[in-house]
Formats: sequence, structure tokens, C-alpha cells
Amino acid sequence: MAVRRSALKSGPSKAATPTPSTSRGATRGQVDTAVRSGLLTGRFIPGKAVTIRGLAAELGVSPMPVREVLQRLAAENALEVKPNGRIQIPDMTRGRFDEVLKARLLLEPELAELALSKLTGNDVKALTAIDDDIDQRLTSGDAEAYMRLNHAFHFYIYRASGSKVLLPLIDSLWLQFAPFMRTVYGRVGTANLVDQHKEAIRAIEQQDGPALRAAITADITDGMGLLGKEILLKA
Amino acid sequence: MAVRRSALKSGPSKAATPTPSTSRGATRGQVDTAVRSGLLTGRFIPGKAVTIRGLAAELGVSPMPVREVLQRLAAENALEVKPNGRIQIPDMTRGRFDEVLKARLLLEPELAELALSKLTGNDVKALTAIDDDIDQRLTSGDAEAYMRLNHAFHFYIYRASGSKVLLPLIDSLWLQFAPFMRTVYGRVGTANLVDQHKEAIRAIEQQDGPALRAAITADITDGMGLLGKEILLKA
DNA sequence: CGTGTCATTTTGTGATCACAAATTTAACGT
DNA sequence: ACGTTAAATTTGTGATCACAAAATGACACG
Repeated sequence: MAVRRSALKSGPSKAATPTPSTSRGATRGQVDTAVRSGLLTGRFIPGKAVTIRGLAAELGVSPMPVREVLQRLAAENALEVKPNGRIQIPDMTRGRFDEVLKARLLLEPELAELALSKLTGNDVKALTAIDDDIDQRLTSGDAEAYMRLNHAFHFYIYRASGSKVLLPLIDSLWLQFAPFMRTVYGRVGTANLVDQHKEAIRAIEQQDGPALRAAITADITDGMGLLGKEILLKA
Repeated sequence: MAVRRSALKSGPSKAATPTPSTSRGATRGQVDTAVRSGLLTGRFIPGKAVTIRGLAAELGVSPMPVREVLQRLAAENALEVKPNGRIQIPDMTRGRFDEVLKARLLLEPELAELALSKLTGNDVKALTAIDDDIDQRLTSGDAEAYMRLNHAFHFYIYRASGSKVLLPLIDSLWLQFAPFMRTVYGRVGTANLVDQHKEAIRAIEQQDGPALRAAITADITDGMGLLGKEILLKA
């Protein structure tokens, strides 16, 4: 296995402000971004072990920053440190899934409504653009792009709230179900996926709080419902 | 300043099962427990910087495990890494406080109700013992003991749920407001504190879900209300 | 052909080092 | 005296090393 393509490490250096490339925690930020986006787009599969040295080599950095990033993600329950110290991405169980769903339904509509008043016409245009892109990817079956864009759509709204508390909690939840989500899409495809994004956009246009809550709630229920049915027939 | 007493590092070695002392992550577990309990009992004050080498020396370990623990706690928003890399415990703002309160009200009653069916008569006795202890500490004004016991009371209930998702979220929230809570108690004392613990215990005895929700909700509202009023007149 | 045992390799952990950025302290000139 | 600059210290970061536990593979034995 000589030429195994690295699944992470996107461009040589496209990091903008979110990942300062010459600042204090440069390498750590790069690793953190890489692993996070890898988790959110499903490039890590549940149950699979993640080794410090492996990731470090793959990203071309020393094990040091990788150690810290993995600890961070373990603290967010995106990774699981087994009693023997081994790190793996946790596999989904019925109990965990139900809890994630419950937490999402409690927090995300709330944060969306909190963000509502800060979303303007420009944001509506941006969200529409993302949603159009999503519709294309859905039909073409590009699961990874779909997951990235769906995440972008939701967090575009949530981030507008300026939240420093609820947003990280929701972030943690997405990191927890995203890898499992990916395995399901790999099995059943993305063709028959439906979302409530257009209803959400309309609610934002009209600054209708209850309607936005309803749209987000329905969107979560729809998307997670598909996953919930698949959770029983695991290998 | 020669003989500054170490505020952390409780006994020489009282670590039981929650902190395995000879296992894989021994030192890290010890550091994690020490800092966490330090945060929850208010031994760290908001705005105060926390240095890696300082903590390491205070705990008698190398800087390495401290680095990882601080990163973990930063991921849980219990600590804040400033752009220059400096680590400090974040100070409370009105916006943050409102969000924490909102999140607590959304999550904690839910998890309490989830735990309700798993709480038996023995648990009622244990909770009653804790609550009696709390009442004593309240009158004697021992803020640190009060905070530790209040945390113990709530998490005794929450932990019974067996939750792996909601519980960590709530954990993160407590770590965020606890240090601020401590500074307020240091200013106004603990004498005029009221809680709804007895109502909660009664609800558990009668396995009354709505009543338990109401008690937890009221307890949060009461306790946080006192803090909310004090947040404006900060130094 | 399956099974237990042992050597080899891999992996996480804790410690130490070197370096650069940032803070603090000291010194200096105005 | 006060503000500015320069030296000295502190601090976080990334890398490397040594070690023990664990996983993996090879191998012999039943």
C-alpha cells in the first residue's frame, strides 16, 4: 500500500482567517479543522480506530498537536477513548440516537429562533444558494457534498445568533451523529431524502418565529427518522 | 510568597474507581478530576489566567497531561483559550448567562424526567441525605461545600438516567456558570438561598414526572435568578 | 485444522527540550 | 516624573524520546 491517497488534508494552504496559519496555535488549528470536517462529512466510520501517529503522518505534522485535538474532540463526545487508551469514533446505539434526536429537537429550534431577527435579505439569498446546491447534490447522489452543505445550511442560521453556549452544544451533537449518518447514506443512498429548508427560508423571509421553529423541527425529524429506521439492522 | 497553600490536590491518594490510579490515563485522570472539581467548587475565579506550568507544578506532574486536560476543558467551554494562546477561565456576560439559563431549563428537566423511573427508594434516601447536608452548609455559609453538594444532588439524579449525550451537555453548562456562581456567593453569601430539592425528592418518591420537571425548573430559576441580578454590577 | 503461547510491532503516555511569541521588569532618555 | 525602549522572564507550542501496555502476527503443539 504505497500510494494510499490521504482522505484529509485538502489544499496545500487555503486556510483563511478561521484557521490562522502563522499564529499561535497554527498546526493545532489545521489539524482540528481537518478532523472536524472529516467527521462531519463522514470520512471516518464508526467503530474505526483513530491512531495519533497515523493521523499525524497523514497530516504531515508531529503527534503532539494531534494528541491535543483528539482529546478536545473526545471531550465533545465526537471521539471515544476506550479504557485501554485507544481512540475510536463511537458507534451509534439506539439509546444514543434517541438522546441525540431529543437534544437536537430541544436546542436547534430554539437557537434558530434566536437567530431569526439577525437574518437579513442577504442571508436569505445565501441560504437559498446553499439549498439549491443541496438539491443538485441530492439527485446526483454525492453524499459527502450533501452532508457538508446540509451542515452549512443549518449552521449558517445558528451562527447568526452569535451564540456562545448553545451553538457549541449543537456542534457537539452534529459531530456525534454525522459519522453514523454517513454510513447510512452509503447504504440507502441520498435520492429519497427530503428536507424542510425551503419552509425554513420562507419563515426567515417573513420573520415568522413559530414557522421557523416548525420548519427546523420537521427538518430534524425527517432527516433523523430515516436514520432511526436503519439503526436496528447494523452489522 | 513562599508558603502559598495549594488549592487543588486534595488528599495524597484518595482516588477510587472514577480516577484509576494505575491505569492508562492515570495522571491525566487525576489532573482532570482536580481541575474539574476546582471549577465546580469555585476555586478558580473568572478572568484569572491559568498557566500550564503553574498547574503542573501545583499538582506535581509534568506539563504534558495538564496541556491535554486544559484543551479538553476548553473544548467544553469551561476554559477559554485567548488568541495569544493564554488560557483563562471566561468571565460571565449577560448574553452568556441568559444562554446558559435557557439551555439548563431546556435540558435538565428533560434529563431528570428520563431518570425518574430508575430512581428507587434507596436513591430517595441518598438524595435526602445530601439535601440535609446542604441545608446545614447553607446556614453555616460554607459556599464551597454548598456548591459541591448542590452539584452532587443534581447529578445524582441526572446520572441515574444512564445518559451518554444529554449528561455531558449539562456537565458543560455547569462548568461554565459555576465559577461565576462562586464569585457571587462570595459577595452576597449563601444564607438567603432557597432551593426546590424537597419538592424534587417528593416528586421522585411519587414517581410524578411533571412534578419533578416543575421542581427542577423552579430550582434552576431560583438559583440562577439570584445570579442574574448580580451580573450587572461587575467590577 | 484449530488453539494456545510467545516474540514483534504498534500505540498511548508522560517527560524533557528548543524555540518563538508575549508578558513583565528594568533601564533609560526626555 | 513619566513615557519609551530594551533586556529578561514567562508561557504556549511543536518535536522527540523512553517506557509500558496492548494489539498483532508467527509459530509450535495438540
